[in-house]
Amino acid sequence: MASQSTAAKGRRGRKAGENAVPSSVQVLDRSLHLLSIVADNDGSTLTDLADHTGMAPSTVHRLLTSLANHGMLAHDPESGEWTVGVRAFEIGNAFLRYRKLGSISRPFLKRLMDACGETANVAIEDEGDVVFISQIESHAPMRAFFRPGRRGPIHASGIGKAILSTWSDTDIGQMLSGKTLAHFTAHTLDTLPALLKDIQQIRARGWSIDDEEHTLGMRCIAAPVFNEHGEAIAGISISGPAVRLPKNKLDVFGPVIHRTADELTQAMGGRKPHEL
Amino acid sequence: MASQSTAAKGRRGRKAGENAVPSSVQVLDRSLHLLSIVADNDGSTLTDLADHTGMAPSTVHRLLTSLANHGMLAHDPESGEWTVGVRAFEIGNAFLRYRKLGSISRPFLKRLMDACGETANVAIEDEGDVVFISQIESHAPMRAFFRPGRRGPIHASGIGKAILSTWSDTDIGQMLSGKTLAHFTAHTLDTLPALLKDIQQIRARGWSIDDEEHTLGMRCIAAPVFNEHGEAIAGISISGPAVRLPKNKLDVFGPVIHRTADELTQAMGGRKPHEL
DNA sequence: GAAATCATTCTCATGATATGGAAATAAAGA
DNA sequence: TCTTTATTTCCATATCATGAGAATGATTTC
Repeated sequence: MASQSTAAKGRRGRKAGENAVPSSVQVLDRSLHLLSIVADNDGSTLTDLADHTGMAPSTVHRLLTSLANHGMLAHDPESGEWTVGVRAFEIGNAFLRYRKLGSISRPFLKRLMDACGETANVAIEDEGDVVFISQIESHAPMRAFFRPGRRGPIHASGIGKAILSTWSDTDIGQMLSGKTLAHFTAHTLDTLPALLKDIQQIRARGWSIDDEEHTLGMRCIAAPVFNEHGEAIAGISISGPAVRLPKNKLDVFGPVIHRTADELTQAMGGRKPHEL
Repeated sequence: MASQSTAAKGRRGRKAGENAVPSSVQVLDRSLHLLSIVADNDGSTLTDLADHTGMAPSTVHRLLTSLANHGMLAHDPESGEWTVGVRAFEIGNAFLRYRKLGSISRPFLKRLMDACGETANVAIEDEGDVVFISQIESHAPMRAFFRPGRRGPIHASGIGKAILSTWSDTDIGQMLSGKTLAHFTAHTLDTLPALLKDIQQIRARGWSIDDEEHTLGMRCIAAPVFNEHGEAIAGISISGPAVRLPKNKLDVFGPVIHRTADELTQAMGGRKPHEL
C-alpha cells in the first residue's frame, strides 16, 4: 500500500485517488464508485474495474460480490460481466415516489421569479387538462394567480402548449378530438390548424407563448419538463400582465425559462426526448 | 450511554439484525440496508434509522452522509428526512438500459394502449416475483396502475402466468415449492394443480388471463417476451376493469397482445423457444 | 422560558474488519 | 498439450470503521 510517509496524513487521510467526492467511509466510496462505473458502462468485467480504479482485483471482487448479494449488481458467469441489478432499479424508483414535483421545483420557480419579476408556475398535464401544482408569486401589485390544483385548458395555456409541442401532430389531434377547443378571447387558438401552426413554432423555439389566449391582458411564457422516459409530464411558466411582457421581453425571458425547465428536468431525474 | 440489556448486543456480532442477506463487507451491508429502509418507507429520520438498525446514531449519520455525498440519498434539512436521491434513480435505470426492455418496449406499449384503450405494462420475472418495469396509462378515468419497481405475485398476475407457461411443469413446481401460493380473491389459483391446469390453456392459447385473481374487478391479458436464448424474461399485458374486458373482448385483445409480444421479442433480438 | 428532544459535528481509543499479496482455479489461446 | 490470462479463495496484517462521549444548535413541549 502506498504509505504516504511522514505525518501529513490527516487522521482520515483519503487516498490521493481520483475520487473527488468528499466523504467519510472508504468502502462505501469505493463500492458506489464501482456501482457508478458499472451503471455508466452497461456492464464491465472484474479486470476492467480493477484497472480502472487501481484497486486490487481481490478487493474489487469482494465489493462486487457484496453488492451483488444485495441485488444491486448482477453477474453473468458466462461473459463475466457485472451489470446493474433489480434491487438498484427498485430502490431507484423509490425516488419517483417522493420526488414531489412541487417541492423540487420550488427553488427553480423562485429563481425564475427573481429573474423575471413575474409569477412563476408549475403545472402538469392530466387527461387533456393542465393542472397547476405550485407557484411563486411576483411582488408586483398586479399579478397572475392560479390556485394549486386548478385545471386549465391545454390548448389555451402556455404550459399546455409547451407540453403539446412535444407530441406528434397526430397524437395532438387524437387527444383533442371530441373536445371542442374552447374559445376564451379573440386570441384563442380555437381551431386545430391554428393550434398546430403555433406549435410548429414552439418546437423550433423550445418555449411557448400564451398571448392573451386565455385571459385578456395576460401573457405567459412556458417550457416543458420531462420524465425519465423523455415524456413531457409537466411544464413551468411565468405569467404576467401583457404590458409588462412586451415582445422584446418575451425574447429575453423565453430562453431563461427554457433553460430552467431543462435544469428542473435534470433535477427530477428526467431527460429530454432524443438523448439516449 | 447505558447500553440496553448489557452484553446482549453482540459486540461486533456479524449480524445483530434481521438482515438475512449474506455478504462479506459489513459497511456495505449496513449502508445498503439503510438505503433499503429509506427506499421502502418513503423517507426516514436519523433516530428512526438508528433505532431500527440498532446502530449508533453517529454511525448511522456517517453512513447516511456518505450515501448522500454520492447522491444515493438526499436530505431535507427542514424536515430532517432522508430520502432516495437522483443518483440512485439514475443508476437503477441503468438496469433497464442494460436489459433494453424499458426503452424498446415503450412504443409497443403505446400501440397496445391505443389499440385496446387499456393501460399497458411490461414486467420481468425476478426471484419468483414479477417486477413491473414500465407502463403506459390508459386515458380512461378508471384505470389500473402499477408503480415501476413494484413487485407482484407470479402466480396471480397475467404476466407472471404468461412467463410460467413457458416453463415445464416440473420447473414451475420447483420454483413454487416452499412458497405458499398467496390467496388474494375468490378467483386466485392458489393450488398448484389449479394453476397448472390454467397454464395448460395458456400454452395452447399463447396468452394468459388474470381474471380478478389478484384484485377484484381487474382483469389482465398478457403474453411472454423472450430473450436471445428463447427464455421468457419478461411479459407485456393490458389491464383494466373487468366490466370493460368481458369475454368477447378478451378473445379479441388476446391475439393482439400475443402478436405484440412477439414483435417486441424480435425487436429485442430475442427469439421464441422452439425455433432453431 | 426552562426543559426536553432531536440532529449534527467533533474527537478518540479500540479492535473488528477491510485489505491486497499470493496461491488456487478456471478459462481461453497457441 | 502447455501458456497465458481472468477469476476466485485464503489469510496475516494494520487500516479504518466504530460507538461512546460531549458540545452545539434547532425545535418542540410543558
